[in-house]
Amino acid sequence: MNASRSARERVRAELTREITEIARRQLAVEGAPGLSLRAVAREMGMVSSAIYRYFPSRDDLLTALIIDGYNALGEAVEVADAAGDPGDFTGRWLAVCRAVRGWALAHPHEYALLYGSPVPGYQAPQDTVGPALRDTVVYGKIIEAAHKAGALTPPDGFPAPPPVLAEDFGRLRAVIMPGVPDDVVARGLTAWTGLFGTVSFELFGQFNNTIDEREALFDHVMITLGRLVGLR
Amino acid sequence: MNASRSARERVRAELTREITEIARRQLAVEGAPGLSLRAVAREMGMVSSAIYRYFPSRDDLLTALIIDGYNALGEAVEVADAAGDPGDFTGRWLAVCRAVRGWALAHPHEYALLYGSPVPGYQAPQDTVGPALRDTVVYGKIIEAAHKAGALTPPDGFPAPPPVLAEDFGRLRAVIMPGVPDDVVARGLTAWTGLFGTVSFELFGQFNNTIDEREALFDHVMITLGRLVGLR
DNA sequence: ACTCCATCAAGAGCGGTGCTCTCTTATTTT
DNA sequence: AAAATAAGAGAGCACCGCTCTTGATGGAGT
Repeated sequence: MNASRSARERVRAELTREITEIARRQLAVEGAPGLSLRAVAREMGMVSSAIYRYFPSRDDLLTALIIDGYNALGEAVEVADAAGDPGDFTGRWLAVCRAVRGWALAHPHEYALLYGSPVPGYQAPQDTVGPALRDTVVYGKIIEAAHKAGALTPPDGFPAPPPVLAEDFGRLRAVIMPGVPDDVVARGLTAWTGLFGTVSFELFGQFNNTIDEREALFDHVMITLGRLVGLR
Repeated sequence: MNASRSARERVRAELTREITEIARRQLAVEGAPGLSLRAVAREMGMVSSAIYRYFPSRDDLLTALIIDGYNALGEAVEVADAAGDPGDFTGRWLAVCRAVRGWALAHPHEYALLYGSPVPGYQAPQDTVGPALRDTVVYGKIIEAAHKAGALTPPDGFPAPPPVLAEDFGRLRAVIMPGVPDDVVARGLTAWTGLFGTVSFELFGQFNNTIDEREALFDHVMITLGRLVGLR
């Protein structure tokens, strides 16, 4: 009965997988606003109402794609980080940055879904939280390892974060980079937001008519931000 | 004939203004995806097809809102910059940052329209370029003035930008901050993208479940980025 | 003063969307 | 074998952007 039960469930799982796959392909081509349940159904040879047996609403399908996206980006970052010398923290930081940018350029609509404007009515369910942190965890490990190795030599003359942030930083530290002092957490956060700010600027068109040498600029900005954290 | 011609044109201009105003209000409530020509027409007591006499397509209406948005943000930044002591460059930088964040928090959907995911099929027409740079011009003037006043003391130990960026920086310098060396342009760009990266992270939900003290974090990151440029 | 014509509102309509409801068929459970 | 559950099909609702045609209206040139 376990086998028979899983027989039907296997079909269901397979169809669910197929729906998300088609949806992901449509997302890549048309972007999130152009993703249509009816088009997915058409491509599957189903009638549109049948899709609702698998995803109660378009938002639920989007959620699946968002989770997939976070995992894909996270994996790309993990792979890039694992490829280099574990002791070369600056190299690892740069590799992570380039992995984020590379993945974003290769999957612009998915990146926009993850880090662009939120869909107005949409509330991200709890299942997205874990995958959403996957890349950040990699980053945190690098900073943590560099700090523990005494490899961080942050520049002088920068102010310490205000005490009111201690609680937020404590929570962040616990999840991402245990044992790292507030000062480093603050600089790390600055660099991390700078990374995504730069990628978003490029991808969302803010560099149009302005910056041509985008890879060179990106690398330079990332090196600068890494230096700010103490990587050299 | 000039008067009579403008009589009709005045009605047209007034209706156009009214359409954009209603559209802007709907945008503020529903967000860009929820902006509907038919809803605007309904609210105006017109039939939907009549709107097309004024805006050939939904994208053209969006363009008008985008231009309005850039101008509104630009003006907010200009006002904030003009309010303080012109010689207090650090204060002006902080004021500009806070103006951007404040405007974004007050007009989240408009900010998302300007700095969030681009609408897939949409190509920004040339008329948006000028307004889009309005805030950046204010920022450039601050950096330029600070540099000319010898008030920039950037921290040591940061790498110089690669020569390949000289052309991009030259173009940027000409428009935004004449007379400022490449090194400062590079750091300035880093800070500028960091500003919007931080605002976008907050507004687009990346700080959810993570950062509570958002204003304090924002100020600290902006001070850090300003320090990177040489403001202290 | 009177045509003439450009402008504009209105209406119908096309093909698309998300989503719901009902009906029938197929499969699993009892 | 019967009952219960799940899934697909189809029709339909209310919306969307956009197009086309039709009729009214008001300014322009004679």
